[in-house]
Order: sequence, then C-alpha cells, then structure tokens
Amino acid sequence: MDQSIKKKRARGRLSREMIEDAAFEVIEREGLSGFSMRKLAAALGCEAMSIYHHFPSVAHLHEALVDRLIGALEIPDASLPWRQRMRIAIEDFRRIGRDHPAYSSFIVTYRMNSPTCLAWLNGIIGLFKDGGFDTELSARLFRTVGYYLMGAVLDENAGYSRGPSAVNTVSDEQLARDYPNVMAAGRFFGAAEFDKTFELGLDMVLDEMERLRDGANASQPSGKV
Amino acid sequence: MDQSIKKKRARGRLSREMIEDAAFEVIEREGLSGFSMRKLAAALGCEAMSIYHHFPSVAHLHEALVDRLIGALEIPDASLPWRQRMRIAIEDFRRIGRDHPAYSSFIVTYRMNSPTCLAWLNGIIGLFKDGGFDTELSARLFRTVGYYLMGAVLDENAGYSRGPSAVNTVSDEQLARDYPNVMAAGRFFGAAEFDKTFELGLDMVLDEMERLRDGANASQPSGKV
DNA sequence: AAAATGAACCTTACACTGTAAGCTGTCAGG
DNA sequence: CCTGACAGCTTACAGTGTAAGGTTCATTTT
Repeated sequence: MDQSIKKKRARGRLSREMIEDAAFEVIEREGLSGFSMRKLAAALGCEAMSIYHHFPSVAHLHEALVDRLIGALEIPDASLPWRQRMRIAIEDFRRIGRDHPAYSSFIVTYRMNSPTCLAWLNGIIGLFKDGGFDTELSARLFRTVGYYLMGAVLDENAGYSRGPSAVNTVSDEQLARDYPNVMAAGRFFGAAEFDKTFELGLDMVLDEMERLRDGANASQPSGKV
Repeated sequence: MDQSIKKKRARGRLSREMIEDAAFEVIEREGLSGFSMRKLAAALGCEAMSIYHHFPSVAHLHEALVDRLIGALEIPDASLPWRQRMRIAIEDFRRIGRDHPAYSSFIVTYRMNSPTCLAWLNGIIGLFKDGGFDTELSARLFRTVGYYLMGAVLDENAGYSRGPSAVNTVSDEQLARDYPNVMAAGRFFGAAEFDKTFELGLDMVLDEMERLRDGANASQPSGKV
C-alpha cells in the first residue's frame, strides 16, 4: 500500500529534552564509558547523526546534562538557620550522585562554567558569606566543603562498594589474613553505611567552620605540625 | 649490505618497567583521554600489539601504574607523633597527584584492590587505630579524610584552575557582573593558593579528629541540624 | 497551485580506539 | 645443526566521534 514501511520519520520527533532524557537513561544503563552517540540514537530510534542537529557534539550534550542537574538545584531559603542551609545545599548535590550514580564521576570531574552552573556556584559561595565569612575564608571553606563532598559523591557512587577496578583481585581469605584492618573496616564501607559516615564527616567540617567563625580562639588542639 | 634496514628489533628490548615509564610520559603529554596503546607504542618505538606481550590489556597496564605509584608510598614511622604521621601520609598521596596531574583523576576514581594497594590501605587504616580510634571510627574517619583528600587531588590537578570543561564559556566581564561571588573567590582558586587552602581544610579535619578522640565533650557547637 | 526554502533526519566515510588471531624473526639449549 | 619458545609484528574487526553531503517534508512565497 503505502510506498515505504519505514517512513515514520515524523519531522519534529526529536528535541533537546528528549535526547537529554534518553542520554541519562543510556548512561545509567550502559555506564559512563559504555555511553555512545550510536547507543543513544538506538534508544531514541534514530540515527546517530540526527542528534548532531540538536547538539553540535557530545561535549555540548554533556554540558546540557550537567546544566539540567545543577539547574534544578536551589539555594536554600535565607530565612533558615545558616547551618541548615548549608546542609540542605550539600545534600542536594549529594542527591544528584545518588540519582545518577553512573554519571556522578563525570559531574565530579566536570569544570562547571556555564551560566547555569555559575549561578549555582555563586549562590553557594554566597552561602558562606551569609555565614559571616569574609571573601577569602568563603573561598577556602567552599573548597574544603567541596573537596569533602566531591570525594564522598565519588566514593558513594563509583567507589569501593561497587567492586574493584583491579584486574587481579584478592580473595576474602587473603584479605582477612594479610589486610586485617581493611577487612575490619570493610563492614563500614558498604552502601548501608554511607549516610552515617557522610554525616559524621560533614558535622565535623560544619562544627569546625562554626568554631572558626565564632572566634578562632576557643579551639584548643591545632598542634600545628 | 645487511638484508634489512629495520631489523633492529633486538629481542628483549621492551620490559614492563619501560612500558610503564613510557605510559606515564604519554599520559602526561597527551592527557588521560588522549592516551592510547598506539601512542604508547609509538613512544616506545614498537607496535601496539607488542605491548600485549607484557600486559594482557590496558586495564592490566593501568593496574601496574597505580601499583607503582601506591607501592612507592610508605606508612610514616610509628615513632613520630600521630598527627605528623597522618599529615605525612596524606601529603604523600597528594604529591602523587602533583607529580602526575593528568593521571590523578584516574587514581582518584580507581577502586584499589591489588595486594600492593591493599597493603597501603591497611597501613593507613592502621594509622587511625594507632591514633586511638576503634574499628568503626577508624573506618569512618578514613573515609572522611579520604573524601577530603580525593576531592582536593581532583581539584588541584583536574579542576577549575585548568580551565573550564564547558563548551560555552562565560567572559570575565559577564562573570564580574553576574557572578560576583565566584569572581571574588576566583582569586583564591588558583594553583598558587592550593597549599594554603589544603592546609586550612586538613587542619580543620585533624583538629576535629583529635577533639573526637580526646573526649567528645569539650566540643561545644555541633548544633546537630 | 506551484515553486522555493530550510529544518530535520539519514547515509556514507574517515580517522581513531582496544584487542583477537596468527605470523615471523631471533636466540637458547640440545 | 636443529628445535622450540619467546618477543615483537601484521592484519583484521567491531567499536568510537563526527565531517560532508544527500534526502524528505512542512512551511512560506509567488
């Protein structure tokens, strides 16, 4: 009857949003390194090159993905207590990792520079200023907290608990025999312990920041070595 | 005269060590994503497949590289003060990043599980135990410090100061106008500030750990929110 | 109504990747 | 001398991102 069985091309079928949605799915399904334009196209039911009409390159696509994740974040309301605002902002970012585990290692190594991301960064640094820190301490403490957060997101989503990267792995018996500390600690390295471990370290950092702000004298130790 | 100008194949020319050395060079020269078996072979003056005689796969090669970097680390002498031991161990790892900036993002995302790496991990966790922490706190604080350290290595070597990942970048004027906090903080984000920033955060974490050990009561704030 | 335009998608092709399979030249031990 | 084994090479394949150009069709213009 109709001249061609596959003429279901339907012009405006694709869109940036559709492609982004599919990209998130493919990345989580295939893993970050297993992601490719051809697999993405397959998921969309189109050819790889069709995607290039909407995104000039994979880099542009990735930028859009990061923008979507970061753009969805909000700076916690200024009426809330400072410490709570800080925690919310940090947990918001951490949740991105949990929601997109395969993509988390990309986000953590991504140098954000789009307007969307800069707006968020600007708000987060503003959070430190709101906490009473001057420009320098705001910048440095942003790094301190950021370092901790990036490392945590990395470990929780791409880390030890997901199995080893190594090719030659070590058996459990060997582990117990030769590396007892690792063996003993392993119990606290699983996904079930992530929250508690994260909270512990986060509270430490937040405590220390408040101490730093509320007079940097009360602090005893700091043996400075 | 001689039958072939290129018969300089010379049997045992290659070795695992030579290949590893060249791999480190190629990675730093071409970047982690620019590294390939063929480029490595070119650097060695051989064909790509010749490398497979010494390493069954790139994964095996990477494992050897990580093993070499981690294997060179030592657990600081037990006779030193605990805080100093901790600092030395942390700075040792941090130095790996500085010495191999292009490789640092690989190391940070690598799930170590080789005997060499496990021995080091075992020693580091032992360091926490030596500091008077029980098994659980040793494990969790190992994570806290590790998160901070991984994030720092990532930022210092693959981070913001190396230029943006984004395709659409923002001009300096736009930055100053729309993102003043980022602009102001930028002064403290450069490589020249890495040490000071790292020390600040590290001291915070170490202070808090000592506080945690020397009686978790003296600590005032911890508003727990 | 017919023609022109341009957006949306597809086809082909190229230079690159890791690596499986098999080949060849060289050297040590008999 | 011969015989393996070893070390490195050749070829080939399936995969990658994407440049260049072809095709189809909705819309606009005449």
